[in-house]
Amino acid sequence: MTDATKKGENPGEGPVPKAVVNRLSLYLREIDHLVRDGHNTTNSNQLGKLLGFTDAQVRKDLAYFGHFGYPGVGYRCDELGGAIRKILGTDQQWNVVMVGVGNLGRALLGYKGFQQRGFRMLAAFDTDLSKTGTQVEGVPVYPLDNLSEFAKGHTIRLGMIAVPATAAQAVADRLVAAGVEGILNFAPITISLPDRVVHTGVDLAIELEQLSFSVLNRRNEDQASVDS
Amino acid sequence: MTDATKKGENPGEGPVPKAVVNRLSLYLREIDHLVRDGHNTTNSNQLGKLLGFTDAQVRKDLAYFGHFGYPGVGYRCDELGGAIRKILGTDQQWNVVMVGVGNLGRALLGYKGFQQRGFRMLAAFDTDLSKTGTQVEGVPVYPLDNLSEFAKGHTIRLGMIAVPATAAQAVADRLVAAGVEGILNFAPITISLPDRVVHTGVDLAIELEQLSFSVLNRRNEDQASVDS
DNA sequence: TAGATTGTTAATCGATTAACAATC
DNA sequence: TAGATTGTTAATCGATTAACAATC
Repeated sequence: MTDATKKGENPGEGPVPKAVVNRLSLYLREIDHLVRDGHNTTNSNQLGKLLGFTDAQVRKDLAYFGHFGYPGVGYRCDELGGAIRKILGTDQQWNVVMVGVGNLGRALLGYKGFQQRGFRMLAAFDTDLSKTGTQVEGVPVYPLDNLSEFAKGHTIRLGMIAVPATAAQAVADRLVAAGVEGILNFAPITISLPDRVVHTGVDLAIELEQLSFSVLNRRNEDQASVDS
Repeated sequence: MTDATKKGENPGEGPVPKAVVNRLSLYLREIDHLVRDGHNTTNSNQLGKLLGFTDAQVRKDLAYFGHFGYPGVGYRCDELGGAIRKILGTDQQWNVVMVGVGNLGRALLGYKGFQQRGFRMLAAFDTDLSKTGTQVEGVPVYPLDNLSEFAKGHTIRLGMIAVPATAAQAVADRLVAAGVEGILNFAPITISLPDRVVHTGVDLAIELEQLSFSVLNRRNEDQASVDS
């Protein structure tokens, strides 16, 4: 670890824009690919090209968090990758619980990408008692009523919701009561939570909807494609 | 249909910002809930409150597409809902094909939300021939090599990718060759495609990663939560 | 009519890009 | 050293908000 990583936390003063943090994840993803392809260094121009951003934007984004590069050289992949992981918090393991073991819940429990990025699916919960007591993809499924008790015995900071829209708000409330600090909600409904708990909604149908709009209006908007 | 719906298409001249279109989907989702709860009308203040936006933003967003409201009254839910559906293109049915019938692919094939919003999962494709010839969630699974031929006999404008990252680019190329116009990519990799084809990436691990950052930096950023 | 809420303009705020001195 | 690329400043661009006349 060079002294680059210990320098300024957020030179730009105020809060970091959400869009910047999102791009950080994309940079990390590309860096991991570059490392796998045997690259030792990269630079703002290369990263930008890979993702469709300007080189200036890449440098500006990174500058929010410190000085990671070497003028005349670029960035060392392992170093920058490590720094970004630290910023995002994925240098540590996060325990995650899932509520809802239907179609989507099952799939998410088995999704390998979570483990690889530092997330550990610790347990799943469901109200359907025919599903509880079993394991799904190696993850134990418990009755939803056991959530609070389970939370006492484990450090679970993140939760995912994959229940029908009608049940989502109640489930969210229970997760909060259990001490979860962040929620990823796959139910197609806006949930409201205390300010101290962060949450993001992923509505798969909306993703398709946005795509259908883009297809219909493609000739107009030069830049219709965006990766998340 | 009143004359509101036939008025100006995009008074704001240039292309509609992506963020606006995304919020349009959220407005529609809330309107559908309001309708289900028996509301006949709504207004920019109510919609804004439900989603955490200002009333001005709601009106501005809608004004990109026409005059849908009634001064002193607000918006009629059925009318505005219909108008948004028309704008997004979900007043028509879209056929969708899925490539990849692993964990995630299976779950997406069974996801009820797609049907409800006007998307029809027509067929799935996989290279694993032990999976082909069967049906998953009522959707037939064919060998990937049959994709082009299948496309000739059907109108498929949208495709979803749920294969490992290493296979995603090749699959995307095949979808394009088959005439697909929009792609929703769940593989954690940036795919590159001709400009005429629109695509969006959904990286589930990145969603969690963003959440972990927000949890760690919660005290700073007042508004960490965003729904999509 | 009085009250409410729109659509729209102008003002503000924030994010992206271009340019370049500093640095390796 | 000469060449390359950073970090950062200033300029540009775009998006959000506030305010209000127009309208039902």
